[in-house]
Amino acid sequence: MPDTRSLRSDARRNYELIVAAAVAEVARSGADASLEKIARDAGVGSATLHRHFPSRQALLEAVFHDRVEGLCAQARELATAAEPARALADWLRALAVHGATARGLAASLLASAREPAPPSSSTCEFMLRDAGGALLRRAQEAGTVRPEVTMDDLLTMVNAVSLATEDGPHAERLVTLAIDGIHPAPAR
Amino acid sequence: MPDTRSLRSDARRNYELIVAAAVAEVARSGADASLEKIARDAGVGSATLHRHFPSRQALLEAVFHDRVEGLCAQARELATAAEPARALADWLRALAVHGATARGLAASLLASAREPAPPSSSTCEFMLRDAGGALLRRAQEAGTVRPEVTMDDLLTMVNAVSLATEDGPHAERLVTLAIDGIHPAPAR
DNA sequence: ATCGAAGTGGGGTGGCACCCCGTTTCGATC
DNA sequence: GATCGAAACGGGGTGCCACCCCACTTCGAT
Repeated sequence: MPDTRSLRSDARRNYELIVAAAVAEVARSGADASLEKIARDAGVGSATLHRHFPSRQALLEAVFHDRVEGLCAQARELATAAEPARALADWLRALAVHGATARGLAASLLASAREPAPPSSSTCEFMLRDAGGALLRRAQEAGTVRPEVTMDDLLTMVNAVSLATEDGPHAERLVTLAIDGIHPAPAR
Repeated sequence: MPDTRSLRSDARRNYELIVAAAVAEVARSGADASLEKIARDAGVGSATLHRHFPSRQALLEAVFHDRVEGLCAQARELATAAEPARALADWLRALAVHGATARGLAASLLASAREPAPPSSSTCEFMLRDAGGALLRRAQEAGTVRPEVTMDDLLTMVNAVSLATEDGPHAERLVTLAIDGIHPAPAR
């Protein structure tokens, strides 16, 4: 987000038209939607789209910005819940459902996770890592999550599941499975 | 595999040239390698490639055929191991490493898993489901794996992890995590 | 040696990402 | 409210791709 307020009025208008068109198109066709079509729908030239968003990733970040903020807010609420491990699990499930539901969110997060060091460090991925990290730390301090588990592990796992399922209920089931493991009873 | 022996000699020769080129190219660029380039490398026209392999998926199936057979063989060996749950876990880890290592294998398996009902039912995916299914059943009968876990769960999970990591050690770590869950000690 | 069927591949079509650069529009200034 | 440089625009070009058509070549049974 290169601070929309510093843009000229026409530029800002186009920026918003593009994001709106991208939201619609990504919802329909997923993360690999055609950028040309998004530009066409927004009523701007493709060059304008590419000027505002130098990479597909940059556009997706704008598209998913609200959803990611929602998840971060949810994490902040859960940070004071009674059972830290359950709070973490609930949040991971919510993340999985968003990732599987919002076509392309998971793919987008994974892609940015694999980048070496994205110059603009305000990416969605970091916001989520921080938000979830707090939940994880609390659960580990309470002794209900093993200490060697990292936020990276969990984010990758959840995004992997979302990516593979693209369907809410399945994603939730698999995340629950991964959290509890495949062995019987004693868990918890 | 439409039974290579029923083809005319030149057709069979081309079929094999294409698969050889595809193996090399997929190893270099992953599952979304350029089909045009594969055809060029194989020294055939692109139409020939498309005639032999009507979809990208069909070509990938031929490319990964050997690897999948190897995994099935390994499953058959493990089917008599002493600790069924450990045998299953070992096999899943092996699958994850292959999926993460052989660029595109995981993506390919997941794609075929999501197809509604692929007409030719001899796909890699079914072979793996059967091979792993035996290991899972044995572990469940021994009571060391919960009965509601399905082979579908495990295959999706492992492929998801492979897809998300594309790197052997990470994939193995995450599969182990998913098998044992995130909670401390009592597991096993 | 013949000949029909099986197989081939050059070239066409339409779509895509990404970029160049002549033109338009904005808005700070007076 | 007219001026003008900088900012933004977008049509059109390039090169890549998947996929298909169809005139031509090759195989192999007879």
